[in-house]
Amino acid sequence: MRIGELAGTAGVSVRALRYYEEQGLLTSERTGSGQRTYPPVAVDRVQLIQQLYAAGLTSRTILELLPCVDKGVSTPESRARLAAERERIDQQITGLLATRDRLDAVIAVADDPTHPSCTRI
Amino acid sequence: MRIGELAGTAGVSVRALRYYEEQGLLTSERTGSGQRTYPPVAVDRVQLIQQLYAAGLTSRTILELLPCVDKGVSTPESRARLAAERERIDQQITGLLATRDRLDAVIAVADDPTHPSCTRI
DNA sequence: CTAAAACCTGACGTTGACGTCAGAGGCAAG
DNA sequence: CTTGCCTCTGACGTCAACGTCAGGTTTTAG
Repeated sequence: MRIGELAGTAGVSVRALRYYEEQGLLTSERTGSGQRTYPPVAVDRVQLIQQLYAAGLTSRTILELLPCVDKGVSTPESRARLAAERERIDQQITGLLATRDRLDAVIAVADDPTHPSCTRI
Repeated sequence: MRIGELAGTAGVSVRALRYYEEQGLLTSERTGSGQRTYPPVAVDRVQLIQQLYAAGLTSRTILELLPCVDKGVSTPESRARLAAERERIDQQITGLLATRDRLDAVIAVADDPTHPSCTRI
């Protein structure tokens, strides 16, 4: 498949795909005229990249960890990095749970004008 | 307290505090010479702001929602915004849980050389 | 064959939450 | 008094993940 189809299927922009390649996260074959060609499995790869971005990892970190994900290849450094990122995500989840609870409390008050805590201050 | 002490106590930079004030998220009294002064409760306010930033809210959104948190004041718009942000955070948590599980699987392979899917060097 | 649509490289623009620097004034200690 | 840290305003710098535009080539539909 070509870049436009991959972009549409994976739900990202064409620009993003070229950026991923520039960062070394995604590879492509080229046709004789220079156009990029991808195998169907590239869709999964792109979605993995998106998932890692969404978790707050940077391009460089993803680049470091992709060999582990791809082939189970690991060095002491990459294992440490994996553990560190896992820990970071865990703390992020914990923080978000707390924030969600806090928002829930605010919503409860906002939706119920008769709520007792409306008389604070 | 002055800005340096607040920054130290709340764990943020002096620059950040001035930025929060610039965005309307934080208020301060001024001494005759123009220096900012904060009440002790400002520490909590700053930490709340940090928590909302960490949850991915923008300054503008936080500005919109602070009246709800502060005084339970709410409009139909702010209630919708609260619900939308809560939903966004919820989806973010869901995504992070999936990512964490995925990382855990990768870590399990990386940490166990005898794992079948592991063909390391 | 031709025109639209998709693709290419290269390069500058965007956004948000600050960092950092410059230049000037304020404040407690010795 | 003056030394040294804190604070002020204003303004430019940063960084990451793209967006967007220019100018040109390639592929596809009719």
